[in-house]
Amino acid sequence: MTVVRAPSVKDVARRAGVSLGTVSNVLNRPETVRVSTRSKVEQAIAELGFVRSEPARTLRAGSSRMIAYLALDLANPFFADIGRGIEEVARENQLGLFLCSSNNEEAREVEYLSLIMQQRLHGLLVTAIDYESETLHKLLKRGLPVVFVDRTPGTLRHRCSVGVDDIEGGDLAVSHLIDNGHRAVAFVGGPIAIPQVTDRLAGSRQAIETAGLEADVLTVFETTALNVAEGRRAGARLLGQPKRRRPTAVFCANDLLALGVLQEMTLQGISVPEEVAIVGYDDIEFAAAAAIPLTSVRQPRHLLGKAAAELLIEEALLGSTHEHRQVQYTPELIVRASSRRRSRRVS
Amino acid sequence: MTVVRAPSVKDVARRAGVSLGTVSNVLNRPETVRVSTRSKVEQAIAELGFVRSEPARTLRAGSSRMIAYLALDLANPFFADIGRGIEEVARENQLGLFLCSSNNEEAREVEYLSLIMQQRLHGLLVTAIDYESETLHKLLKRGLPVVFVDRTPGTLRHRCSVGVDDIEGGDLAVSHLIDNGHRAVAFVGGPIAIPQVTDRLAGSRQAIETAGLEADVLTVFETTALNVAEGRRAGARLLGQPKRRRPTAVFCANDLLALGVLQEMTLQGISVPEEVAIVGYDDIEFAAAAAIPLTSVRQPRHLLGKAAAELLIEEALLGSTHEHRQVQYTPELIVRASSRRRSRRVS
DNA sequence: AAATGCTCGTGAAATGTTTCACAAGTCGAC
DNA sequence: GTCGACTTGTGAAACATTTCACGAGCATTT
Repeated sequence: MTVVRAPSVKDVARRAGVSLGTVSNVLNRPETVRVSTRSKVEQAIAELGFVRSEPARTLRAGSSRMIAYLALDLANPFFADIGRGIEEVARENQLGLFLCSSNNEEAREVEYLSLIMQQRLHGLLVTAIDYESETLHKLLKRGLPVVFVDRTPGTLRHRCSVGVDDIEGGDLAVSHLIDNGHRAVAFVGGPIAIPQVTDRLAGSRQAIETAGLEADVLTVFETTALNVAEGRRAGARLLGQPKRRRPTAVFCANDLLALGVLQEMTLQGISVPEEVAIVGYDDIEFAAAAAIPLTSVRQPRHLLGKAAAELLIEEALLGSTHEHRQVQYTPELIVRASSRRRSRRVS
Repeated sequence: MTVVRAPSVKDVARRAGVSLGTVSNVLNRPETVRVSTRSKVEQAIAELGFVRSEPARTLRAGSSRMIAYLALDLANPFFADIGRGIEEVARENQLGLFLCSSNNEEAREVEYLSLIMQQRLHGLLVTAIDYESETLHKLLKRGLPVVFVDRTPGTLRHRCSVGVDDIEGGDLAVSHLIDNGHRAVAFVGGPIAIPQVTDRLAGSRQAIETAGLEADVLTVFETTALNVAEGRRAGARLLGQPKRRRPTAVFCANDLLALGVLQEMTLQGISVPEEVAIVGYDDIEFAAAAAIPLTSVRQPRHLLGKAAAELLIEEALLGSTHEHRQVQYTPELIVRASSRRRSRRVS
């Protein structure tokens, strides 16, 4: 298996007995070249197995036909689903999609951003950790079309973004628990500094206030990350509480945490939802698939991805006439067994 | 925010008052240029915010510093984890990683392969659907370094690949069930044509034979895909069996199926593992996190990714002197609650 | 038969980088 | 003060593509 230099337009031109410009015309404006010439060229292309060099096209054009989605963690199905939505739209628009995962590490995020800059990509969709990084701002200054996904950074609030109303989501979850008679609710999530966590917590408090209850109905258990292991730890901490102060319901800032809590409860022989009700957030596929199906706040993930990609394409095409827009979706509560009603109450 | 043309080496050279070649030297062979000149250039680079154009470098070099991983479905944590392993090695070797998901669609796979060819990538890691596609063979003929991940195609058996011994995995799972006294075992998986499914089924049969049991101990329930929904359907079909013929244990070809089966059992009030024991495959994070933690055959996913990437890099660096290798790992059975022992038996 | 207008095709220029043969400058040795 | 050796910097060429002004050839009109 010898390495063959990839044939170029020049090779095709020579073989077809035409000029190099004509080959380019066949490729880009086939209607401007006579049928007989065109087929000669097409045959030469087929015979040589010619494939256009994307780097050369990009160099010439100044920017590539690729966009990137830089996510926090592609192993989290939430982001993977957003990625699918993006991919769909990118495909429809003949754009390649470059998926990157920063794995929640700032260093990796910066590395990817600088890779994206080097690649002269056409646009960027990003859920970032650090919205103030020099690299990100350099990209923006260069005029790269950017759409922020799921997190809207304070100082860049005017730029294009898509998100879900997390305050509303938190409100939905906790209102549901209150309606079901719970008067001691735990909020599990963190780090609190993450905007989503802040908002979901704010929504929870709003629900309690609206119901005319005291603020101390809600106890906050902060975690260091939003994954299953942290959920398990939070569950253990929760069970460590003196029985009379132990919450009868838990609202988790995402489903991974909720699954962790659920697992810890099952392990410790606490029955769900009888002794402790659980509500998650994101409604990932595994939430419904849990043996005790999880009540969760569903985000239109796929739609989120599609909307973000469409926004990006609009920005990339319209250029300077483009007006930045913030698209906000409303979450939906999916009630399942993990928070089944325990007592009635006139609402 | 105006769009600024990205500065080039030429701009840097002008600003620093040196020739263009010198800038290139600073970038690529800093030790060959006098310190005073070097710092002038470095200052100019910083002032202009110069970023190398990767397309131009690629054009010049003939191939890019990027490799691709084309997976079957990145939303499946199994592949996402492999991706992480690959990413780690790629990063260590200063290579960019281009993640693609064919979503189990042949058309998408072909599209991505042709995108990869156009991009003049440095190498390809792939878990493909169609190993006989023209596009794939064109890539191979061009001499592109390729490593097959998790599935080794028949006709390309001599090429580099990494995988896990799926026959052994199937054997492990079913031997465990037999040891636990089960004498009516269901195999859930499909399409049977998928090599992994074939192998895991073969392993199951091997276990039964080794135990000296009749082949009809095993009933096969073929599915059309390896996801949760199909698992649920298989679970329902299973429960539709006349009671005396109903299997007391289920071995699923992957964890998604197993979670689906588990969910259907819980829904129908069948207790796991008392009435039906379940064993999955892959040991994804959600297997352990299920409310009834799932027994599963663990594959060293992360390691698989790392090994594949290392193989690819070796192939890319050594070129023609490289000898193709097939790396095979051994799976491990992780026993959890879903298959807890029901009766004893001297083994 | 000259002029006009059209259809097709041409070839040079430009994109940003790297490499490489070579030139210019410096220094020491004879 | 000339030669060689070494250090440092130069600039042209090459990579594959696209674009664009232009020219050749031909048919139609005057």
